[in-house]
Amino acid sequence: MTVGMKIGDLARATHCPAVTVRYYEREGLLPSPARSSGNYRLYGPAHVERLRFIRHCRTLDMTHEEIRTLLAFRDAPAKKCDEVNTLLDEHIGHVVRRIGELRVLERELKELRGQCRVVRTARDCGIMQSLGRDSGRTTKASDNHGQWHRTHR
Amino acid sequence: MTVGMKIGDLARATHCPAVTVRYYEREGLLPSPARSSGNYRLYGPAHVERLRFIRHCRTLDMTHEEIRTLLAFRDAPAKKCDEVNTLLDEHIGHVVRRIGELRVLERELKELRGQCRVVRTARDCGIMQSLGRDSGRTTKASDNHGQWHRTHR
DNA sequence: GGGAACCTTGAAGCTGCTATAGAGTCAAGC
DNA sequence: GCTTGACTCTATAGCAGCTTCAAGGTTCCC
Repeated sequence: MTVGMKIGDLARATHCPAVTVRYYEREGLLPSPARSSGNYRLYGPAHVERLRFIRHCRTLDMTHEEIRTLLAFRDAPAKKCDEVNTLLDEHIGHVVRRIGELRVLERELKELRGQCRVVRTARDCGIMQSLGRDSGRTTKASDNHGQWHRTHR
Repeated sequence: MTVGMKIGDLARATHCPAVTVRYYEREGLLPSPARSSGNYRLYGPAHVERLRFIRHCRTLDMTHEEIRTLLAFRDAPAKKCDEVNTLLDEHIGHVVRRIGELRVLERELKELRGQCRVVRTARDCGIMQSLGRDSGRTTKASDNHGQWHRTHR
């Protein structure tokens, strides 16, 4: 029976780690499923489809908030979809803006890189010297209303 | 005396919020300064320059880890600077790669947007229907070795 | 009945801050 | 000398979207 799907089965079916499935449940993106006698989560095909929807949105880099909005439309299929269109337009706007910022950053970094063409001592390195000067900018590259954020590594 | 600079003075001199200065100290980017009789942090010109260096790196979106590496070179001016050059090249590589990923994302989002040109019900919305289908992709747009990560809003 | 492969919960860690709470310091004005 | 206000201090939690860890319980096969 498909109703007997355990979390690992769901994970395999959706390419979504089981821990992440539990996380989505805590976040309210996925409903709490039935439990087996041994307290295991039991999923059916509806869960698979909903999770696929969520993951598809995530590959498009949507936030949980945006996904929640879209799921609300999925749950109310009779509603007019104009808010869906708007959400997507705004999301595209974010992406386009971020690309522009990163291009500026790329140009600045390449200019900085040009300050040191051969290996010298750190003291004489044009890069180190430039970094020691005030950049003049107040805003950061990542300062786009907290929209994108660099992390680890 | 410049040695009597308090944290607010340093903040104004570097356009870096005082809370962030304390945070950098905890992170080991800035050394712990002397303290006044009332336990206030007291900074000198060396701190101003080091903090400016750090902030310049941050406007270029470097991680604390990368900045730590560069600071080590600042503290050892006789060392060969090739690692500095390498670090910068890799950082530029990250930025270029992220731009490429975001362009792919932009194209996908625009194609998705094209699935619904007029307002309909959520059920008949081409966007909602497409999102319900498996994207086929396993990797996420942001899956570039954990290098960049979207956040809030 | 013993071990492997699975599942459970809860809490902490990642990144680079930002915010909040509750308390102490210090100079100026009355 | 006492209040007011601007500043500072420490400690803790929150942000997004997970991932990882710890310490167990369940199922199934041999």
